[in-house]
Amino acid sequence: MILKSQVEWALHCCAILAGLPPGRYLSTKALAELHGLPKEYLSKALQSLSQASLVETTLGPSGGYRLARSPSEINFLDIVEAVEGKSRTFTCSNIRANNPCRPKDFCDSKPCSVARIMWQADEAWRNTLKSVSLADLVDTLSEDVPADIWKNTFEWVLQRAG
Amino acid sequence: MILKSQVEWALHCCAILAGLPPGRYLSTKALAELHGLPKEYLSKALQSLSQASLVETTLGPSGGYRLARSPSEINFLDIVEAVEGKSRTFTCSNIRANNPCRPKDFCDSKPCSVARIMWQADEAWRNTLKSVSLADLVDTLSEDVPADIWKNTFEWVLQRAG
DNA sequence: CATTTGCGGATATATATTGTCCTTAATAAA
DNA sequence: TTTATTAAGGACAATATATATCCGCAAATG
Ligand code: FES
Ligand code: FES
Repeated sequence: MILKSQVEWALHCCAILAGLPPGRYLSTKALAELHGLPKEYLSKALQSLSQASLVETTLGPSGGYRLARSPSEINFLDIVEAVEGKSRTFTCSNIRANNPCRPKDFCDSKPCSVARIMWQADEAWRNTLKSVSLADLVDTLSEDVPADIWKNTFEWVLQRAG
Repeated sequence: MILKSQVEWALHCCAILAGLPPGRYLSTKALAELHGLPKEYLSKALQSLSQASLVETTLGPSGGYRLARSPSEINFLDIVEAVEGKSRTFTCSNIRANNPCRPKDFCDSKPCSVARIMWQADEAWRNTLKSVSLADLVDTLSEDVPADIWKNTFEWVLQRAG
C-alpha cells in the first residue's frame, strides 16, 4: 500500500499557491515546470483539487489556479483526500461470514472487531493530517528552505502568475 | 491507496491461532476453509507471517502453523507489516530538487517538510496498530461473537488441529 | 512407502497507477 | 475581431501492483 505520487505533487503545488499574492493565478504549465512534472498528468491532480473546491480556476492567458480558501483553512487531509479519495485504507470483505460454523442466515449486529481496530488506526492517520494546515506547512518550509532559494522561487513564480 | 486483502486474512488467521491450545498446529487448508479463502494464495500470506517469525510451522500430516509468541506479545503492526512490508505509505520522490531556482549542486540537509508531516501521520497510524495486541483482539472478539458460534468454531478448529 | 504439509518459483489475470493525446469552451490580450 | 492561452475532461496506452493458480521440492507422519 502506497500513496499516489500525485499526493506529493498536490501538496507542493498548494504550498506554492499559498504563497501567491491575493487575486493572482498560477498555471499548470508553471507548476509543472517548477516541480519537474509531466504537465498533462499534473493537470489531473489539480483537477482533483478543483473538484474538491480547494482551488479556484480561471481560463485564458494569465489564467490558472489559486486557493479557494485561506491557507489556515486548508489542511493536509483536505488535499490528500482530494487526490486519494475519502474511502478508508482498510476494507473489510467480511470473511467472518464464510465461517462454516455460522448459521447461514446469521446477521452481524456490529462491524467485525478486526475492522474496527484497523479503522481506528486509519482515523489516527487522518486526524494527524487534519491537524496540520497549509499555513503551518508554509511556516515550516520558510524556515527549512534557504532564504535565497525561497526568495528566487517566488520571484520566478510571480513572473509567471497571471 | 488501499491495504491488501491479505491483511484481513492474516489478522483473522492469527486470531484463530491465538485460540489454539499450546503445542497444536493448524494447516493452511483448515484456515482457508474456515474463512472461505483460496488456499494457495492464503498460503502466501501465511508464508509472510512465517518469514516475519510471527508463526512457527511444521511439515507433514498434522502439520501447519502456530504462533511463535504469546498473543500478548504480537500486535497488529507486526502482522500488518509482515504482509504489507515495512516501508512508509508516503514516498517522497524529492520533486523539490527539480526547482529551477535551486543551484543544481545544492544538497538538502533535512528531508522535505511535506514528507516529514506525511511521515508523522504514518507514525500515528503505526502507533495505533502497535498499541493493540492479539490478546486484546481475542478479548474483543469473544465479547462480540455470539457464544455458540465462538464455541462451535473452536470445536471445528480443534478437530482439524494437529 | 504413501500421504500430507509448508515453501518457493513460475506464470497468468485483473486492477490501479502513471502518462499521453486530443477536443472543447472560456478568457484575455493583440 | 482575431489569436493565443488556459482548464476540463474523454480516450487511450504503458507500467506496476494485487490477486490467483499451478507445480515440484523437501520434511514430517504413520
Ligand atoms: S470480517 Fe472483515 S475484518 Fe473481520
Ligand atoms: S520533495 Fe518530496 S515531499 Fe517535498
